[in-house]
Amino acid sequence: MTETVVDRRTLRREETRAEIVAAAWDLAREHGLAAISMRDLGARVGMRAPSVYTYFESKDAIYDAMFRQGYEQFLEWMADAAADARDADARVGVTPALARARAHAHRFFAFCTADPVRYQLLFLRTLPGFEPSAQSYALAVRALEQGADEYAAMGITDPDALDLSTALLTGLTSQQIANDPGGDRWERLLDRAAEMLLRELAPDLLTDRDHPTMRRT
Amino acid sequence: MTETVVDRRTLRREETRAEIVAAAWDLAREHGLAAISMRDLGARVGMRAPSVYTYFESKDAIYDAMFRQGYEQFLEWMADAAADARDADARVGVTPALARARAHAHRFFAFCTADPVRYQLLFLRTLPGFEPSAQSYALAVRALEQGADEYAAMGITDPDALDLSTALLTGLTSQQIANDPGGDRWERLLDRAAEMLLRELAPDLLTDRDHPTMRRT
DNA sequence: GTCTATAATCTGATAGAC
DNA sequence: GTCTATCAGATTATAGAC
Repeated sequence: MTETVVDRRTLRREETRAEIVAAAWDLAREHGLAAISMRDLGARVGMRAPSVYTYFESKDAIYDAMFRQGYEQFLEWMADAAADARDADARVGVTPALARARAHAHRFFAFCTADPVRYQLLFLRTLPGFEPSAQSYALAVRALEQGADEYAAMGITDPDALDLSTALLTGLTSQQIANDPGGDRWERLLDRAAEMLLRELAPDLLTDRDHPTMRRT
Repeated sequence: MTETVVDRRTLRREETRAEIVAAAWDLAREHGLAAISMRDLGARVGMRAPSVYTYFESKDAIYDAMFRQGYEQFLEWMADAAADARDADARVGVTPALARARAHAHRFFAFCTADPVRYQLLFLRTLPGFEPSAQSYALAVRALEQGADEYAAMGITDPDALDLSTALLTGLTSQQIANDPGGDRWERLLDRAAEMLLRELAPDLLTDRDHPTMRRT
């Protein structure tokens, strides 16, 4: 009986923690990532500032929870990219590898532009003084590994493939967010960028229609 | 006689303004762009906070002066890229266009990684609430036009050339600054990236050694 | 669990003496 | 031209009542 009570308490606590993190995202989107205050944050969830400290030991712990949640969302979101590629695969004149590369590019771009503040926290790392905990940072490493696996499954062995494509994709995203928010000036270039990348990394995947790039499905 | 006195005063004033802006850069590099305070800034130049307001009407005016100075430095720095290309041109197996594209990439990369805080202010625009004045923003526009002229001089007419290359170059730079500061993990990829870009935008410039790409020199 | 009260400190900006 | 003094807040975080 005592165990059940403890579990219910823990559950309730986790719910409130999640509520606080959600409110922190809202505030960050409204006023900027660095402009979150414990007062405002508390007010958003119907508390005063000191009560927030019952759930997070410091402001940095809240940023860390945001960082962690952001990468969890990223991992989940990118895992679905293969499905996109399957859908796009039916198009004429496009190899399975190109369809997959394009789908990947659009997936990544959509995730980033959907929430520029999240993009800033996860990929730009311009929040002064903040360093993610080892536990949260491990998620960022796993995201990178997931990208490497994706390339391996496509048959791309070039060791620079991941670094070159993250650079190009984050670059397109950054430019879109900073210089044409809400527009499509750089989004338009995604298909072309994906093709350029594939031509550089594995040109045979651009012509050979029977290459086993969908091994994972 | 009166005129001379006025000129000396104006000159002295401009010197102090420059001193304050230099101190602001120092503070930004040490504690982050958003963490500049008027008190600290004054202390750096041997003043109290209120005296700084004699030279700049607000904190935003100081950010604007930094933004402006950063783009002035950028314009000057990139104008010298043609000289780099001339030096690199002697290399075997490289067309003048490729030498030029590579030199441009390295120039841009060096400018950005030399001062990540400046890069953040000029290209990332993540300083919450800050908008450059029309006068300062005009410099940013001119920088972009200078890039467009560079491509035109190389004979590249593709209208997406500039957007695609700024995306790739800022991407490589961002990744280097955020994920491997002081290292060369993305710097190593610059030559390859420049070649990939040129192959996409004007493949003939990669093979035709007699193309008039050095028209400007 | 949440509160009030408060410590201790920081912030941008202004008034007015010298 | 620079200062002191100060306004009118803001900030993170803690102590202790309820």
